[in-house]
Amino acid sequence: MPELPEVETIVNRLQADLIGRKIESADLLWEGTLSTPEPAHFKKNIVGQYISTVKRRGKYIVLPLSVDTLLIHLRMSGDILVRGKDEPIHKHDRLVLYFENEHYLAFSNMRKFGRVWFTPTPEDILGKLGPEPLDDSFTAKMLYEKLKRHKRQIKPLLLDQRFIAGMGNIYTDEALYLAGLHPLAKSDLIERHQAQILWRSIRKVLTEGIKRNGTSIDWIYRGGDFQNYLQVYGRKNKPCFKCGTPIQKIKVGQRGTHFCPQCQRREFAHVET
DNA sequence: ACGAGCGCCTGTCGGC
DNA sequence: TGCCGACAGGCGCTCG
Repeated sequence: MPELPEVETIVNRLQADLIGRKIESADLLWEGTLSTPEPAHFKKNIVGQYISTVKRRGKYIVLPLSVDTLLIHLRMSGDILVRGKDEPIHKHDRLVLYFENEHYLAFSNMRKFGRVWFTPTPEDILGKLGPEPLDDSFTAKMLYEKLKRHKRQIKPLLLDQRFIAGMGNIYTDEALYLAGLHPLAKSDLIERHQAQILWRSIRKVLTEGIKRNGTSIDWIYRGGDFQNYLQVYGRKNKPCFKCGTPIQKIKVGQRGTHFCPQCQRREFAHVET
């Protein structure tokens, strides 16, 4: 479930609790959690390492340890909690790291989609990701040129982590609405000025999302309130804030997709009907 | 290269 | 009330 702003919020919140912590032991409660290495190797080698920093790359939480690096991807239903050792393990906890102090880290993951990598070479995984959309190095010109290199529907392209890192279903719908682009618009037909507006829209929704500490919907609440500022996501049949036309919900690339049929016109987007 | 379909999981919600 | 399908902030795979 979490996208870039939610992961950023989690990472910022975790820093105070995790930086400098030494791992005393690890409990793998569901083996499928670990992408690599084998559980025995993991448990043996992570003990004694300490957490040097807490970072984010795309939707990955990056924990560089004294020797190796721990990568955590929350996928749809993951969360990271730090609790006191007197607090019980929860039902959906899949991996637990006990620290030298009175706390432990729990990787909660109800749907078991989330994954953890313990590796000396995190770049093997992170290196496949596209640019960070909020970095200064990510420019409107770069976006335009990248769009030209593909002939793909714009929404699935923005969701492709090799194209840009961090966009998910909510913020993509919101960015396309802000940009006035139909989710099925073909990427190579998007003009320079439209790409410029899309670039600005992507940065705007992500920045606002971070400012609001992310979006809190469904059963997981992390204190974010960007759900109160959503323009299209979750607003099926409700009036568009700009023109009053009912927001439509369709499937694009297997994902629920919300847009305003008036403000995000197919004909402007070169979409065949 | 692209897009559709499906699998992976657990839980909730709406309709009948 | 109970059942059953649809759906959920993600991503990897196969197939045509």
